[in-house]
Amino acid sequence: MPATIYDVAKKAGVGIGTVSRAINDSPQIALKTKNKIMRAIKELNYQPHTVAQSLARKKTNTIACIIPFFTGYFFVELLRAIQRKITEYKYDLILYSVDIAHKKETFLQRTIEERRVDGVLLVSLEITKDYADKFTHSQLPIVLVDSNFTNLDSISVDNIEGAYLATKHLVDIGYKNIAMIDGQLKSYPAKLRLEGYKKALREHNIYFDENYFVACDFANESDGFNKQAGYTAMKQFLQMGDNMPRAIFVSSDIQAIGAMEAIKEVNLRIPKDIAIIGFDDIELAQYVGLTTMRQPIMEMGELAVERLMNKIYNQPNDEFKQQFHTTIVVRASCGG
Amino acid sequence: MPATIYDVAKKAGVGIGTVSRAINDSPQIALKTKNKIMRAIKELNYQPHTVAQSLARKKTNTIACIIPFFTGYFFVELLRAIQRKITEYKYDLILYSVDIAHKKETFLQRTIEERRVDGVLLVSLEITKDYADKFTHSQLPIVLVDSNFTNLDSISVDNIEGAYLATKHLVDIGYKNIAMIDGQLKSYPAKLRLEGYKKALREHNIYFDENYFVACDFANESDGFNKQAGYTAMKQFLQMGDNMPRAIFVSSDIQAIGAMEAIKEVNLRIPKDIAIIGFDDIELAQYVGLTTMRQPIMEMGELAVERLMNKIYNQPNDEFKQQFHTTIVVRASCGG
DNA sequence: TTGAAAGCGCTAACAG
DNA sequence: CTGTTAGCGCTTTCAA
Repeated sequence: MPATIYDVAKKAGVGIGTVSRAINDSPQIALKTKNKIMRAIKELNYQPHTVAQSLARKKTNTIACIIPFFTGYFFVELLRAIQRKITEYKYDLILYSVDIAHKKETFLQRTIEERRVDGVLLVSLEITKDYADKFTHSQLPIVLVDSNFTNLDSISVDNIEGAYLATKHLVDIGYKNIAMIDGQLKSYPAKLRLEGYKKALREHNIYFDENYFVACDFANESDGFNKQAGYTAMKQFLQMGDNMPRAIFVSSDIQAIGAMEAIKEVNLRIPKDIAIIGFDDIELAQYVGLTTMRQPIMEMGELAVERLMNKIYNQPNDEFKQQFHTTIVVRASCGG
Repeated sequence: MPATIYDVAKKAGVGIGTVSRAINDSPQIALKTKNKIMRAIKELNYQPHTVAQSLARKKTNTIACIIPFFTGYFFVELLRAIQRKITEYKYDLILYSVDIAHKKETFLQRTIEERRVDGVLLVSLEITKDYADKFTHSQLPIVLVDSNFTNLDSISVDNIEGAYLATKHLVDIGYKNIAMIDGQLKSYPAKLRLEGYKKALREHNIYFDENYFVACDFANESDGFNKQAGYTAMKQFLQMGDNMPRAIFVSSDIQAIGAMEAIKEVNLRIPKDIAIIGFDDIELAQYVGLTTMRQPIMEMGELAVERLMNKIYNQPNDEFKQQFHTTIVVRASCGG
């Protein structure tokens, strides 16, 4: 059995309260007694029991990260950034990975009920008003990453601007018939990217043609941001024959890759026959030569942790919304 | 303030012990009282406090997973499998991601000291004798995944066999001058793969030529299983001019991809000029047409969790070693 | 500065 | 079957 605070107290000939002060660097302790206690701790190889501390302090030094496992590289990179930053704060990370939609709710519910964590990071997942309220009610700090909701702190990328720039890039190269493949429109980023796309068209006096737009609403369970969805969407365009679009802004790289496969299947060439621009800059993008919009993933992850820690320690009551900018990464898929 | 067990007891007009029995599905309780209590719980929206439960039960329902973030797809896939399985057991997962070598030790130490977790999964990371002893001493269940150590449970892939088969594949196609690019030899899988490579050579009466072998020992900090290391290693071969090997077994896909880049830089063609076979079957492999050895990642992750749970609940004292087989995935990089 | 004692919220042994 | 009570191992008043 590992030593407890009582063992240390006895060995050092002091009360447990004093031992507690010693290990918590309380100023209310004489250096001499502290040293004596430290020696006893060494000898007994004592380590405070984290769970007991959590209970007494009402603080777990743990945060939860709820994150979908669809996203591949984006997710890995973000998690890495979060993990690194959190370690600096001496916090632990409980990972809840969502692969089925309803699990999200389960996990959200659990984080607020079980009081196992001091805060939560919700990544790339939409939150309902219901849960948003629950969080504000329960006082459990939460920050959304790559997502957004009224009154909740959020770190995201300027999706409108990103989509706008992507579309504009296609325009600048000389395309007129620019289509878009989007994620499911119930996804917030998907909505915003559509907006950016429309904005770019409008600005260049290009008529928004419904036939040139497909949201991957057929992808059940998921948010449509996956390869299969992109492939299927592209098939639709391909069936338009001569009227098929010659340039496409695809709302995520992984969809774009699916679309590219569909294009290759019918022996059309990229960018010669069809130009493609993606969004995310996942690792695969460089291997398939996909021009895309890069998100500053590291920065987003780190800022998210910093904000969450700030909320945990200082309970600020302002609202924190930060948008990062995307930058275009030009590769081969658009020619130009 | 959330309701406590006392609130429930008072409201239901019973003792807290009875409430505890009710929420823990004890058989020692009358259905009638249980119903009464359940009603009170509903009304008060009571949820047991996990941390308090952990302290009283001496059980946290949490495991730690210590895993390197180098590995890309392998890691994501494995984590996904682990996460899914663990949820079935109603356990939570604390993620410790190692990006700097010394962190591994820190995390290992913490898991045994802090008593925050009921068990640990150590993935793709070597453990020292020192720590192996600490674990057996502390009674904290641990299982190694994609790693191995005397007396510790482990789930891995048959690296020798995999490397053997990869090399043999090259032989079968008709190559004689087969080189190998390995990870750092201090890495256990790296050692085994070298062994498999040598075995295949021996069996086919091919002399092991030291000039045809490079372990990525120059990759400081990491284990050499990364793109840059593969690139650098390939450069060495390329400098051999006409004596350069025409077929290479690369110990990991990510290194193989680095090597392929080096090859393309000097305008040599794969597989025409140089054939490459990798190991892992990461997602990128299919995009670059890399022939490689696939590991059954899902199965490994699930089995690891099952074994760990078994250890937590039944403290078996047998030693568990399981090796999975690799299968070859033929793509374009070897011709043939 | 320090010790004693009262929690933190729950489980589990014990007595009835 | 159920209530009472003694922990689980620590933090934090409150006096001294």
